[in-house]
Amino acid sequence: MSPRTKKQYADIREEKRALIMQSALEHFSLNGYHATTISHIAKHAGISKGLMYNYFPSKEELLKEIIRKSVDEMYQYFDPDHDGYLSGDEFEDFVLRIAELLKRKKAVWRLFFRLLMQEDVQKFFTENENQFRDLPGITAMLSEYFNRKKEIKPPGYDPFLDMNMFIITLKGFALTFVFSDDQYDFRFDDVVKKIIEQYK
Amino acid sequence: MSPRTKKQYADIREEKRALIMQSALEHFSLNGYHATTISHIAKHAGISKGLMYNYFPSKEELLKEIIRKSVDEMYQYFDPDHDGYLSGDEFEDFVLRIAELLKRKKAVWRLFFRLLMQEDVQKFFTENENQFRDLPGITAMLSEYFNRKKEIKPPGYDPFLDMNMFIITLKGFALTFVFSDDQYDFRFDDVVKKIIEQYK
Amino acid sequence: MSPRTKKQYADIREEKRALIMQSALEHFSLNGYHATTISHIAKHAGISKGLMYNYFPSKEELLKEIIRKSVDEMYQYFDPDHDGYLSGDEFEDFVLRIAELLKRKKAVWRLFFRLLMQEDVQKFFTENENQFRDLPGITAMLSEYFNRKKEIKPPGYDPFLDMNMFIITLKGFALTFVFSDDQYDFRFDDVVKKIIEQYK
Amino acid sequence: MSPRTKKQYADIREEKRALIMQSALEHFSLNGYHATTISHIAKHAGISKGLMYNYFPSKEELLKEIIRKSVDEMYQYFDPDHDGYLSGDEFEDFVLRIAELLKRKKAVWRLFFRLLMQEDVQKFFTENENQFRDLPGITAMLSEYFNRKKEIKPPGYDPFLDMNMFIITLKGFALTFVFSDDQYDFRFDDVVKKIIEQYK
DNA sequence: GATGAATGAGTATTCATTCAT
DNA sequence: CATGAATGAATACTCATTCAT
Repeated sequence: MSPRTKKQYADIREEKRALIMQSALEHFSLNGYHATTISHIAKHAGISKGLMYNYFPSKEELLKEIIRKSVDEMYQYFDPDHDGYLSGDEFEDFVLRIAELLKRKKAVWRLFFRLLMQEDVQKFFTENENQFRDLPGITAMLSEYFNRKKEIKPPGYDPFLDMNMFIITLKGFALTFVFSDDQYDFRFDDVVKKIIEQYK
Repeated sequence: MSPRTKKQYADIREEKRALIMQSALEHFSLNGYHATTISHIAKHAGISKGLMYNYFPSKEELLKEIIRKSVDEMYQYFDPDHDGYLSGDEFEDFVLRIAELLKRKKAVWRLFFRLLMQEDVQKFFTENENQFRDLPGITAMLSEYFNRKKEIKPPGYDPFLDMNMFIITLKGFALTFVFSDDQYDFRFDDVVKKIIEQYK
Repeated sequence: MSPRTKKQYADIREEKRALIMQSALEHFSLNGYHATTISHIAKHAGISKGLMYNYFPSKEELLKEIIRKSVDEMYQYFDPDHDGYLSGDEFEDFVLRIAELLKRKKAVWRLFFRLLMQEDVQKFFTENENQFRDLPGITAMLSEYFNRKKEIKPPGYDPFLDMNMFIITLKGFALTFVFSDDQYDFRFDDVVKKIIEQYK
Repeated sequence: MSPRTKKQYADIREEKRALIMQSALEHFSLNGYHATTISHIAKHAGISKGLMYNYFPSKEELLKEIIRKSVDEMYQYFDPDHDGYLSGDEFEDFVLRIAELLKRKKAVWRLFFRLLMQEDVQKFFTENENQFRDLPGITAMLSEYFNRKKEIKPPGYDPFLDMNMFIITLKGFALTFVFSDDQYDFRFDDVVKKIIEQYK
């Protein structure tokens, strides 16, 4: 009965924000951004439409928030110790971690692929580069890793080409898995093992 | 004074149909199905909204027609002699042909990638599986090719896994190239050569 | 091969006019004025939309023409010898003729009832009284008939009231029959006999 | 400051629903279902088009609701004590009640006649026969009444025919009165007396 | 903070009518 | 005379957003 403290209010707000974003993410992922209505999100989150606008200024901003948060989360996986260095064992771990992530957040990644492919979103990314931490760090890390392999590979080994092949394969793997039917036997783990074996 | 002949009318219809479909393809691919309005398509095609409906009964049917046509066109490239058989040399040719196609029609493929990733389009595909010829012919052809390789590979060779890896790599290659910046040096030909070398 | 004479052209025109009106009447009666499209009428009449407008300046005018023609035809039945006089035997004939007409042109009458009830149409009739010959002649004829009956009826007979009852009954009969289901056994002839018996 | 209570919201909804239905009834009846636009209804009701759809899912469903409500209301008058039985005195009362109703709500009945004659509405009735309680209760009541008269009538009396004549006459009476000019001396009460006298 | 009624700009679709051929 | 492609105004319906309470 006593009035809530500032902190309690802030916690409640944060909780509700997360609830709305969770609800929205599910709808966006399942039915797409356009086909999802604010009404659906609100009803699913158990709040009124009006309240939604108390937390997010617009549907578009809600989407951006979700992207921001998801991107941030993903970054945790790519280079968890933030030292920008990939040892041989860490490489295997790197691939396994991505595979794990794909599996656990398939719907989110699917949404991501879709969003990232839309021209508007691509423009948005180039225009707001600073808003979303980007991947040059990752590229540098990989580049360095493949260059180091030169020492243990036969002459004529082309590190840049090998890295490109690796990235291409990883992308193709992600794309294929993320849009694959759940029924279809993808032999996920075998493919992952093969990729590691090929590019370690 | 006299009315147009049947052929003249047919020609007009065919031409305009193609015009509308081209305009629609670009918009759908760029902005997605939902975000594209009939008005935009019509204006871009230089016709009235009403006329659109003289040629296509609905926005949805227009989309289906585009998919049908595009899928048909692609089929021409995958197995041009329609014998469903891929010899060793033909495999190399198969990859080269796809690479060549990607290069020559980069913009179209980019559009098509975008289109195929749209949730609405994917729903169409799952819901109307039978309406659009699926790719089993291609899959069967590749499957047979990789199975044949078993004879010349060491024991333990896994044809199905190898085929999956090939398809994944090809998809990743296409995706990466199609959305790559034109300035960026992709070393296209080296990658193609590498893929052939790896899966021949 | 010789050029058609003026008369031949006129005949062709007249024939085509009738064909269009027939086609339109069927559609209007079956599906209503609004739900009927010019395209349907034209296709059903085996001509092009454009040609329709060569014969009738608008859809509305086409409707009016149909009404005009139908009204004219009906008048032929009400007072065929145009002498404005109704003898006792002629009264029976009058009712029978109307009954016959209802039966033969049920759909047309139904259309009529519908049209006549719409406020716009009612306005149209009041505004264009002169365009459509109206019914005062009929009313006068009936009025005179019922007045004559006074001589053979007991004192206290109210000719005006009797006429009103007759008209009311006839209207109710027409209304009921015209909107009756074809399956429903209406005992049409018995009712007609009863009406004649009651008001002769 | 605080949001409206559930009851307040419910009251608003009920009131506005009634307002929209009233507005729609007038327009549908006057101009027909097709010719009436949602815009007209909304403007006449003093609300926005969008709000209409907050209360009724479609134009068609709005029409159905109106029919349902109107039919229900009429039922109150036909057999107010709901015992389904019509004694001789009650028959007179039955006719008088209908006459009274016609007089008091002439405009509403006119609207309703127009509405019921619309093809679309009739289609609804045939297609949704079960959705709208039909009048069998009334018909059965009358049927029973006229059958009972057989005992006090001369041999050869045809109760079914007599009932038909009664219904026809009543319909014709209602139709004529409802669309009659207010200036015209209809001798309403004399006609009612005559009908009672004739079918009692 | 919370509600949901209310708005209005937008969207697919229809169809009478025009017009070049 | 005849055709049907083309137009554009109208119409039902949707939905993000606002706002009184």
